[in-house]
Parts: sequence; structure tokens; C-alpha cells
Amino acid sequence: MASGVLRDRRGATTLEEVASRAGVSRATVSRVVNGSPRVSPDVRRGVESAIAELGYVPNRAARSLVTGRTASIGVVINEPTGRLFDDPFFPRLLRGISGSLTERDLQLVLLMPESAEDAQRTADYLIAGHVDGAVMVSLHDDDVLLSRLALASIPLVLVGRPPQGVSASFVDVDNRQGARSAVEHLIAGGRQVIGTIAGPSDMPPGVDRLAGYRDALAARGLISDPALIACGDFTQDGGASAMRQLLAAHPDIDGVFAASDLMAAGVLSVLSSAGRQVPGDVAVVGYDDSAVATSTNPPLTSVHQPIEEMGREVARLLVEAIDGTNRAKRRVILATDLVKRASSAGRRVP
Amino acid sequence: MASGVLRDRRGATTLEEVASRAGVSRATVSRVVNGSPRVSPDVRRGVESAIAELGYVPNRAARSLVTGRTASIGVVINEPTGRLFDDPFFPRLLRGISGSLTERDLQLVLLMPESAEDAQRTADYLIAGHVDGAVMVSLHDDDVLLSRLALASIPLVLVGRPPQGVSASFVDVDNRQGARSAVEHLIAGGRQVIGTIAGPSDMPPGVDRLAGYRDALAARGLISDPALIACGDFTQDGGASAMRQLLAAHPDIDGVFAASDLMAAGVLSVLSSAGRQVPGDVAVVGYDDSAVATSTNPPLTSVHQPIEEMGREVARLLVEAIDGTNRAKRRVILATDLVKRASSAGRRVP
DNA sequence: TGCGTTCGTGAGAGCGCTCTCTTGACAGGT
DNA sequence: ACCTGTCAAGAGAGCGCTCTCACGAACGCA
Repeated sequence: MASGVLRDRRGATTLEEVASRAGVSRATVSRVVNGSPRVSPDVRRGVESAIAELGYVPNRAARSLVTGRTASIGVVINEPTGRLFDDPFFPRLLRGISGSLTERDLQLVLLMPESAEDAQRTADYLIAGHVDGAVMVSLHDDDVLLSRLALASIPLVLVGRPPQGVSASFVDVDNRQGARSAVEHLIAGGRQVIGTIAGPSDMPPGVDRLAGYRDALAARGLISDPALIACGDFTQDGGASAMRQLLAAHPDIDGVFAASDLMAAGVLSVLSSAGRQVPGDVAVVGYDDSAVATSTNPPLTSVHQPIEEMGREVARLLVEAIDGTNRAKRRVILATDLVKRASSAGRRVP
Repeated sequence: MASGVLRDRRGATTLEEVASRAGVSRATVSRVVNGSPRVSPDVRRGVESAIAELGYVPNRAARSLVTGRTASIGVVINEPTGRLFDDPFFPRLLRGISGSLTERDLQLVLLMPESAEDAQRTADYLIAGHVDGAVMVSLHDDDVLLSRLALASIPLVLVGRPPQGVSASFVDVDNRQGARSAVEHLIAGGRQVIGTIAGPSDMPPGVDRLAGYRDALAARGLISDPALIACGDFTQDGGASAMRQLLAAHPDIDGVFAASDLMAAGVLSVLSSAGRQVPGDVAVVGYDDSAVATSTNPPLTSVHQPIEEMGREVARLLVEAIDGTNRAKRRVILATDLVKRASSAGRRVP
């Protein structure tokens, strides 16, 4: 009584208790719980009502000890700082993953290493077999954690295309096509001198969105002028300074595609300071379709990504990999949508 | 060979193997692993090197089975939709919690019920003892999950003040004081007719921020005019329509405090359509200091909340509750900061 | 009728760990 | 010399579950 400080699971109903209540053996109850077909209908009913009466819930630890499975999967967010924290990408993705895993009674263990040392501990943790599989989000070219995991034999699915040199299953949105549709929209609006604020070149989304920009120009027989390409870091300040470069090099610019809404917000502020009207003088398109896109003035046309669906797809692939249903590397690419708002309305005919 | 489909933890080094390598018993290795003082220094060294050589990692399931502890805590995000997905609150909070738990080798199990049925399953899960404690985020007055958990004896810490009628440990930011400082700032800027866009009245932050608004006015001997208070739902559209009400009722309004940045963005768009200058004619202050605050034109003065610290504090309290160090209900309130930007610059002297 | 099959059920081992209890070694007091 | 106390270390039980194997009953087929 006086020692009742430690809380633990003991005292919970066990298989044994259910068995004696139902007048069968432990093995039979186990079969019922796990849905084995080798149980006669009347025995099954008896066991089921005993389970209900006693409120029996299987002990995961005991099960895990004997099966060697943990029934949990790790989700690794290895983003020390940056864009993930400034748009709703991350919560939505988690929600997609979570929904899918809950259906299959898998625990979602969240891992957010904050330092390089932390990342090593995270890798140790995953490799030690504390989870049955892992999801990794937000990869840079030099991701040490990723390379360690890829070597270990743990089932792994990435969110976003892996950097060069790494082979793994992944789910990605079609960054290239998304960017291309944004730029095509600018062209269709009559824009002639179209620049882009690209993302960092060590991140696949940065690279792919730039490629999509080039694709759209090339499809019109246009060569992209290097002076119309500036790099940002997905932040607002980065977008602003990149826009200043573009404006200096090409005062005649009349369309800008920014690889993130935040950078597009920076673009808008620079254009406003420079006395350019949006969309009258310059049309602007962003990427992410985040809350920022609707709060700017004018609101931003932006590329929308099916983030929750991405999460669900990731979970599905991972479960397949764990079950051994599918041992091959899989890749799933999801389509994007262009959401049109005022920032890219067609050029006013003078 | 052909059956090598199932992946599991078997094959990993066990205590037994470490013991025979070090020439001691299983019990002694266990003592070393768990830091018991009852081991002689030289034996300890021997065991430690055996552990290192074999790369031994304790099996959580086996440990959990005997201790009755799971070494994991659940974090419940019971927000079907809404503001959590539109600002960086949620990732930052998780990061704070995660950092704190990792230090203590606790797993963070994320639970995001999507429906009422899901919420029941989540409650079942938590009550079944699959975690040692739980954190709950984002509470409404009618939170069924919360009331079930509060009844069960599971250690629980809330993020945000609990709704009326529920008693539990919690960590909150000082919403009331934060709102008060925002409104005092408007008063100090010479504003005379100050309205507010409040949050939903069934959410504690909505209620508290409105109270802070009233506090600031009362401190100046002013009574708040009900026609200067409109309710939004923390979204941009909600903020916009609330602002239209305010403007209709009080065309002479010259200051607005909105209980979220998103609502403040709605306020700005309405004011802009109405031909009012910000901050010239009307000063605006938001709440959250999110990415939206810097992307609007003009950028929003906003109340900044120490979200990561909140997460760390929550984890600390929960660990204390689990260890039994502290059995009393605890409450921690963290201070906010007002971040001043252009939207509330002092009134131009005419 | 006898034999092999199939099928439902039970018995029992054992997953890897913690923890209590016991043992043995040695120091110090009588 | 003996007894007692202290402390390091080992022996062994058992946490709750799954899974293999054994067993008996029921059935089909010759």
C-alpha cells in the first residue's frame, strides 16, 4: 500500500486468466486472439465473451519477446532547422502515416535527432531492432544516418527521392512536373522573361523543381538564361535576396517561379519595395500551397502537394517491406496541383 | 534460407552471451547494464568491454515484460483539423518533447486519432498500459478522450490549460499576459478604439487571450465595448469576416488585436479592401509569431510563445509523474514575448 | 473393420530479462 | 579460535506470450 508508487502493467488480465474463465487452454485463447482458423465456432464464442468480460488486452512486450517483432515503426525527422518547421508539411505527413499504421496496430515511434551525435544514437537505436522498420524524412546529400541505415538490413522507406548514391524505396511528389506546370502557367499568362528562385542544390526538391523550370522553358524552345536563376534556401530572407539579384540582372523580368511559398513571400516584398506591381508588372508563383500563400498580398498562386496521401503511401510501402510481401525497391511518385490565385493573374493588356 | 523473409530481432546478442564472454553470471551483467553499485570495479570493466565487443543492446521487450514498464510515453494530438496544421506549433512542440525524452531513453509514441471512434481506440490503447504516461495536446471542452484518461490512473500532462472541470498537470503559455501585452502596446502607440478578434470560446487559448485584452483595457480604466469584440476560429477567413463585423460596428476603430496570426492576416486583407492604411489608420497585432507574421504586408507585430521550451517542460513533468517523484498536480506557465513589426508602428501624428 | 488423415485442443518449452534469495569470501570483534 | 556482519556474485524463478508437438476424436476409404 505504502509502496504503491511504481505504476506498471501488472494486475492486467492475462491469457491464462481468460483461458481458465473460458475453460480452455492458454493456446486456444492465443489462437482466438490471433485469428487462427483452427478453432471451432462454439469454443471461439466462449473465448470471445471471456475476453470481453475480463477486458483482456494482449501484452505487447510478451508478444514481442517471443515473436521478435516490436510492432512499431520509427519515423525519423532529421531536420535540425529549416523549412519543415515553417510549413504544415510535417504535421500532415505524420497524420497520413499515423492513420495508416493505426489501422494495422503498429506504433509510430517518432525520432527527431537534434545533433550529429543524436543522429548516431538514433541510428544505433534503429539498427538495434527496437522497431520493425523506419521512415526517413528530409534528406540531404550528406545524410550519415541514411547511409548507415541503408547498409543495415532494416526495412526502410524514404519520404522524398533519395540523394544520389543511395538506393531505397521512396515516395515523392512530382516536384519536377509541379514546377513545370507552374512555369507553363506563367508562359500561358503571356510572361516573356521568367526567372526562378531555386532551392538548395543539395536537396532533391531543390534540384527537381529547377529541372521542372528548365523543362517548361525548353518545351517552348527557350533556353534558360543563367542570369534568370538564383538560389535561395527555402526561407523568406533567402527568397528576398535572390530576387534582388534577379532584378539587378534582368530589370525586364515579368514572371518569377519560387521553389517555396516562403521564398515567394520574400519575392513579393522585394518587388513591392522596387515599385513593381504584382501581377501587373511581374507574376509570381510559389510552391507548397501553405498558409503563407493565402496570407500574402496578393495571395500566391502555388503548387499543392498531396502530403497526407504521401504519408499513407509511405506507410503502405513500409508495411509491405516488413511483411516481406515485397522485397524489391519501390518508388511512388504522386502528382501535384497548381492552385491559381491573384499573384499570377494574366498580364493586363496595356 | 528460402524462408528468410521474416525479419526479427533474434540473432541479437543477449545478456547470456555477454555473461559467458566476460566469465560472469547473467545477473552481474544485468547489474552493470543497469548501473548497480554492487559490482567490483574490475568485474565491471570486464563486463563493459564484453558488451562493447559484442555490441550488446538490451532487449526492450524482455525488460518491459519483467519490469512492467514500457519505457515509452504517448503523445496524443487530438485535433481533427485546424490551426495546429497551419502553424509551426506542433513540430516545435514535438521537438521539445522528443529532445527531453531521448535523454532519458524513453520512446515517443505519437497518436493522432482522426475520428471519435479513433479517439476511443486511442484511449483504450493508453489505458491498456502500452505506455507509461501520456501527453495530450489541444483540448476542447468536450474532449472525451481526456475525461477517460483523467479517470484512469495513467500519468498525464496536458499542453495548455485543461478545460473546466478537469484537473490535471499541465504546461501552458501565459496567453492572458501575452494578449495583455499586445493590447498595451496598441494603447502605448496612441490607439483609442481597440477591437479584438477572439478565438473560439470553447478553447482555453481563445478564452484566455480575450481575458488579456479586457485586462489591458481595464488597467486603463476603460470598459470593453462588446461591439469591439468579434469571434473567429483561428483561421484567415474567420479573421476576415470578424473584421468586417468590427468595421461595420465601429468605423472609427484604430487598433486590432487578433488572437492568431492567421486571423490577423484576414484582418489585413479586409482593411486593405476597405482602403484603410496599416499601421497609419489601424494598427494590427497578431498572435503566434508564425511564418505568416513575416510574410504579410506589412509584417505583423505578434506574440511569440516559447513552444520548444513548453515541450521540454511537459516531458519533465511527465517523467516526474511516472517516477513518482511528484504525485501532486503541477502547473507551469511560461512567459511570452511581444515581437514588434511594422503593422503596429506608432500612429503618425497628423 | 482397420488404417491413415484431418482437425481441434492441450501440454510445455522458451523468448531475454530482472530480481530475490542464497552462497561464499573476507574483515573485525570477542 | 569462533561468530557475526558486509558485500560481491551466482542460481533460479518467472514475467505473458507464441509455437511446436503430441494426442484423441471424427471421418473417409479400402
